[in-house]
Formats: sequence, structure tokens, C-alpha cells
Amino acid sequence: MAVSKKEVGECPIDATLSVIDGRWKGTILWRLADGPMRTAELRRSIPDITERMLIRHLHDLVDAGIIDRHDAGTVPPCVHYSISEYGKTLAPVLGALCEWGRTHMEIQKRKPQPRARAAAPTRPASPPSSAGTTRSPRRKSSPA
Amino acid sequence: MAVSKKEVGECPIDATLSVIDGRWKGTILWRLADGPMRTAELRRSIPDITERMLIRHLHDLVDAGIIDRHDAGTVPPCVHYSISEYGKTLAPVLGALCEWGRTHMEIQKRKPQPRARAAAPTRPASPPSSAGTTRSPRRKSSPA
DNA sequence: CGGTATCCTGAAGGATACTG
DNA sequence: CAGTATCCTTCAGGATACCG
Repeated sequence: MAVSKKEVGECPIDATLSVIDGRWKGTILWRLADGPMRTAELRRSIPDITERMLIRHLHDLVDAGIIDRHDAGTVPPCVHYSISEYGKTLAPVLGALCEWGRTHMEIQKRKPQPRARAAAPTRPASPPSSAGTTRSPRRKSSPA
Repeated sequence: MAVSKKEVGECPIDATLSVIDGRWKGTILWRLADGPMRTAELRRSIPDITERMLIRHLHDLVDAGIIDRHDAGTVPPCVHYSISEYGKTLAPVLGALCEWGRTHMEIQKRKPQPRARAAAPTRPASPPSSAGTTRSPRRKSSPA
């Protein structure tokens, strides 16, 4: 984590970043923004994530109060995660983050040229409603 | 960096995060929001940062086009850094980040570490909306 | 299915010395 | 003063195996 919580002192920006910072937190929040999802569903929608990382970040967010964990408590475990009421206060933040990302994604990925602006066609970057519509949920097993 | 640029695929949130993520980027942007500052000035305003980290993140931001570097080119080096025009498009993002941070700072800080804190001096968190207007932070630098 | 417990690696971050 | 070059430490993240 780039901005550890314990070191966050004065800067409010870092304070917020420390909460949503993490390799997958942004993505998780992004997917969850569409509505509650269960663990496997989430995992399948994020091909490159591992069980450990999913649970880890999920737990972090739950711990921060950003998302809620709904456990059915049945024999075949069925857990749903959703943005909590508190987490919804992050909406403006995530919205701004998402908006800027949509607009400047290509620019940032191509070449940091402070010359391009207003060149991004309005593209729906909303999290897909159906998590199952993603491609093969086969985790890539890269050999050493 | 939690979210490396190379790995950012679809999530716009991560795309934005990859740009402002870094131990000190948030703080640097926050300070710079008040207006241009020179290197030493910046470093003095951020006690815990090292030369290397300052320059490193500064360069990252310059490279991303977020901030501009103004080199006087004099014998005793005099370099100023400031939010670039392009970087100003981040204002809504930084504003939201800052706003949420100011509001939920204490809450977030007591989650992981239930440490009693009586004194919480509210920092003059200047909104990055006006980069170059406000210029009166409690800095202790003495511009020679 | 959902979640843990280990072990390992890499890269971000930090300390220091040096240069123009 | 601004910036660079090394070296070192830390720890977030990833791979696997296993449990309830």
C-alpha cells in the first residue's frame, strides 16, 4: 500500500487514498458499485485476482466500513458483498476517479503528453451489470 | 505503487489511481494546490520526505503531465513546480478526495488503531479548485 | 463455496553519498 | 539548490495447499 494508514498525518488526500488504495480495491469498488455480488461472482469478474487478494481487500474494505458483508450462513457458504451506507459517501470520490479515468485513460497509457484534451469519446465505463458475462474465469497460471 | 500503469486494464478508477498513487503524490499535489513551490520549499513543507522520494514523485507527476517544472537555469538552481493545465483537470478528483478525507479522517484513523486523540487541529485543506489563488499556508520556509 | 495459513518475490520506498 | 547513483529494507501482492 502506497499510503499506509498509520503514517497518514495531515493530508486529507492521503487519508482517503489510504482507504481505497490497493491493487484491487478500485476494481472491487467499481464492480460493487453496480450492486451486491457474491464472492465467487466477484472473483470470476476479475480474472487476474487471486482468492487471497480478493478476500484480503474485501476484508479491508469491510473493516473500513466501506462495504458490508452478508453471510447467509448456510451449509454451502453464500456470501454477498455490497457498498455500505457509509461507503456510499465515497460515491463522489469514486465518481470523480472514474470520470477522470474514463477521459484520460488512453492519454495516460499512451504517452504522458500534456497536449491532448477533449479527445475522449464518451464511453460507458460503468461496471458490467452481469458478472457472468465476462470471459473465461480461468485464472492465469504463469509458470516460473 | 499499488496500481501499476501497465496492469491497468479496464477499470477507470484504477487508471486514475495509478496516476496519483504513491506514498507522497497526494501530499505533493495537495501542497502544490496552493500554488507553485520550489523544490527545497516543498521538501521543507513535508518533513518526512527524502530528497530522493520528492524528486522521484515530482518527476513521475511531471512525466504524467500533471505538474509543470519551471527551471530558471541559473547557477544556483532555482526550480519551481506547479500544477499544469492538464493537471488541473484532476481538480474534481483531488477535491473529492480531499473533501472526503477531511470529513472522515478521524473515523478512518480509529478503525485500525483505536487510539484516543483529543486534539485534532483541522488543517486548512485548500481545495485544488483554485491552483494559484490561495497562497498562505502555515509554511515555515524563508524564500531568500 | 468461502476463507485461512504459509511461503516467496518484487517493487516501492527509504538512507546516504556524491555531483553539477 | 536541484538532482542522481547505490544499496538496503519493508511489505503488499501473488502462488498454493488446506480447512469448515
